[in-house]
Amino acid sequence: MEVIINYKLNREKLEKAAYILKTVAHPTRLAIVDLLSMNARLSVNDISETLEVEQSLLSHHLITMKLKGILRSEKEGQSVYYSLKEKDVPKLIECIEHCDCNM
Amino acid sequence: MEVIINYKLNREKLEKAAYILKTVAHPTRLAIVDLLSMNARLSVNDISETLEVEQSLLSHHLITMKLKGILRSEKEGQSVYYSLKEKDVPKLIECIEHCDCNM
DNA sequence: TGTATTTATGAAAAAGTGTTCATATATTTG
DNA sequence: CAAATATATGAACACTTTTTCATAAATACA
Repeated sequence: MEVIINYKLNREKLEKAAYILKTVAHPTRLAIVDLLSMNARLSVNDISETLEVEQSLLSHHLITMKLKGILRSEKEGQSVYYSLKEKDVPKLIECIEHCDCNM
Repeated sequence: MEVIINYKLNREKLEKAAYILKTVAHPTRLAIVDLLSMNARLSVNDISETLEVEQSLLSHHLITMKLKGILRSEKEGQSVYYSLKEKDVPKLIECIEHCDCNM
């Protein structure tokens, strides 16, 4: 007996989605998204102090997120300001806040 | 000059969110969510054939997802049927489909 | 009972990620 | 120019995740 199975997403879309989700699926990186969803732009230093994350580590995270298209950055004097490029990303957090998974 | 910075999520919430996102942030696991969002329940074999994923690997994925509270399973005869436990999870895919990130 | 089918398990190998540290680069200021 | 400040970079390491493979366990069926 054969079962008819429905699905909507092709391999390519799934890979793109997983790629973006992976980029965000980390407490610090989620915190960055959260922070930037409420503050239009912040310097590396602002973020580092607020989240209490060491400068170099934070820089690595920010650059990864920029590379993957989630953030943008603009240099101004000594500082570099990061902001959310992808507005839909904070919605992920909202989606998940309702979930009731095992932890 | 001090900047006032707003944020909404505490460490605990961020960690929970990252945990759930990580569980889903994989092409095969996203495909499983997609599939089960359109088909109330499917056996391991159904999923394995549809996604063309080797049985043992799929089993590992399914068990992980169940363990983390995203799927449930029920045994019937030789088969084990999996279904979505966490209804909000497919929304993540939708959120992301609108994104225009770099790939 | 023996065989086929379906799913789970566990160990090992392979691949990927996160973190740290030392240092480089760029900019501002005295 | 020298010193201070802000950010980036790259290599090395530790750690986690993913995949593979061989095999076990449970059920169904001849």
